[in-house]
Amino acid sequence: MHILIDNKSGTPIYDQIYSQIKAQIISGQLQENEMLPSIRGLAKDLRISFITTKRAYDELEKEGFLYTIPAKGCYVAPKNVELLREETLKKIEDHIDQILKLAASCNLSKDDIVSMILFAMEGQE
Amino acid sequence: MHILIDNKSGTPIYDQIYSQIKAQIISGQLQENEMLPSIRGLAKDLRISFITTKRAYDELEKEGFLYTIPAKGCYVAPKNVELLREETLKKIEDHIDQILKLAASCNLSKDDIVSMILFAMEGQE
DNA sequence: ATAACTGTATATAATAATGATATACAGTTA
DNA sequence: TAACTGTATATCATTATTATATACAGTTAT
Repeated sequence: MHILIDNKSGTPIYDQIYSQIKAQIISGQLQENEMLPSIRGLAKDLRISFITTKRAYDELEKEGFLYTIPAKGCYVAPKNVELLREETLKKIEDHIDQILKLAASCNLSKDDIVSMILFAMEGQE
Repeated sequence: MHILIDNKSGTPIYDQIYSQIKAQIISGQLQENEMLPSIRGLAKDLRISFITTKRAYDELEKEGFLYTIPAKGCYVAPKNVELLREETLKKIEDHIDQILKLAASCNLSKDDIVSMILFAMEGQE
């Protein structure tokens, strides 16, 4: 496991750990059911509190990227295509929300939006 | 002008003022170039500090919903429909591009996206 | 001119949210 | 039982948010 903490980056430590591990899981660099470094071990490496590594792991677990066996360790969760799909859908929904807000602010109708999207789709393919 | 402050709603006072005035401007209930209540007068009515009403007005001005003549008052901005619309459309298009990229990454069809949007629209209204 | 009104600018205070932590605990394993 | 796992609770510092007071400067009508 290779984690790099940039202290002068604005993003919090737990977030950097979270993102890097997540990326390694998604990319397959970390294999299914592979044991992750212990929260304490990793914390020691990074010279931070293990509470911070725990926070990163908690987040990853909440999103289904790892599972924990108490007193044993944390493991990479079997890859769940559905999970990735869910995440993507969530992002899309966020964009849609933004669009709807924008549309409301200048009184665009439903149809206007739908046709904008259809138009964009044709342009792409 | 009719503003209603709900103290036990979670949303901050300045935000409630901002939203309600904005809605009245967009709906046409407040007419172009109409003078808005002075920040002090409104504050007195609502029994809050005028700094709070000022904050709401500042936000509205930043977004182009009103203009201010110092020492005179605040007025409903002429609806610059064209400009606002162009800017908003550009933002919406950016979001659509993002959505299409995300959709492609998990093999979502056109129809899937359109129906997501329609669903979101229903949820909002 | 001056009283009564406009908006402005700067500084302050209370509260809430965020980020990171220590310490004490409980289960697992060699 | 020593050395390791993760857990739970409480704490602390920092930052962001919300609302405010006070002193200022321009406009307007008396």
